[in-house]
Amino acid sequence: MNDIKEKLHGFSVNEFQQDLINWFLAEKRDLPWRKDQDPYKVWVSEIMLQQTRVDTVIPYFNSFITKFPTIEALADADEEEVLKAWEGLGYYSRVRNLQAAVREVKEVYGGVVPNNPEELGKLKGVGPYTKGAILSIAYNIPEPAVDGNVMRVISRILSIWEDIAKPKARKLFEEAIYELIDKEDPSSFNQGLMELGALICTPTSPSCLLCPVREHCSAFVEGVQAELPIKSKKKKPKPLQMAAVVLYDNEGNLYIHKRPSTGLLANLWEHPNVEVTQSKSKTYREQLTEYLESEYEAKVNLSELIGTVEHVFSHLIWNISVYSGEVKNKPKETLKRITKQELEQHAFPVSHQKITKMWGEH
DNA sequence: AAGTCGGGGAC
DNA sequence: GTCCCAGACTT
Repeated sequence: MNDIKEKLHGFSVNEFQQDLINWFLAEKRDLPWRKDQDPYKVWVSEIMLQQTRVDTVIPYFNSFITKFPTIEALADADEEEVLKAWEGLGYYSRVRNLQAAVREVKEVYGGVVPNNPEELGKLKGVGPYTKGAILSIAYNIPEPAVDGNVMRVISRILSIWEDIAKPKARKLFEEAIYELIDKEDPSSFNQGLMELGALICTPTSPSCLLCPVREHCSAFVEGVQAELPIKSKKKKPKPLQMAAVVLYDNEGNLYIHKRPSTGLLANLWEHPNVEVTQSKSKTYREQLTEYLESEYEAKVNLSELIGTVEHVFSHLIWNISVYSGEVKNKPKETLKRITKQELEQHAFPVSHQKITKMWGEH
């Protein structure tokens, strides 16, 4: 039985708001995106924080804002430079969508981030959570910002046993937040819920004895805080066998490839590589040689195996056999010739940074 | 509703 | 090894 208003009978909304907000104002972490309420900086931080921990984001946020301090600066930047600033953060479509949205704000909204749900929610990469976060934190508008923290905290506070992994669960929690949110300080309320989830109401072994709202917490009263939230497991990533080569010529140049503009690691650079299959008559090394010839018209003598790289994604695992090789001719233009120094101007996925490092050390 | 899309830290 | 993180988009 998950009728929110039913659960709120006897629940002191005002006291809950004050206990949460007072705790947040006293204990909140000093984070770089909390220095002001600039909607652009709030926006950038919220995109970076999607599925990414605070400690990981901090250095990226600081350097990103230094490089692109304003909407104008980000709108006018080259995508290559923007991707480089995101290198290693993952989910790279986040920053490509962010730049597209920032360009729209510059052109359509005169450089002012919209302060209403309708226009804000239409921007690329701004979903239900980010929309609510920007409205509440930058503009102090009482809209829910339901992320993983909020679903965990509220599931315990109100004893909600819905599976939070299901898409429809978020709407239930938004409904709850509309009832609970402080209209005077929605910014501190929303951030307080997330801060509580990050510092106190953690996934495993929550620190209930330190919790500022434990007397409002249904799960604590019932002693089931460790059972909540309910979250179904996702399936395991699928392994994929790859072969890659660090390709060079006799003048010290390297040859790299730009990935397609859609899909996995879109628009990032990589060492030439191909998926290979086992138990055929051909070795990985032979399959890679034939691929380089057919795809890039590159005549290459590959080295023996330098080593292997394993890289785990959310939904797949790359097992990469790494080779090096000297090109004997001029390959197709789809391979870009660069010097070793120019490597650092290109954004590579971490898996291919591992390959570069392995080659440098072998 | 389920799959795609990164990477790293905590346990 | 496992889980999960200040989620959004596509199909």
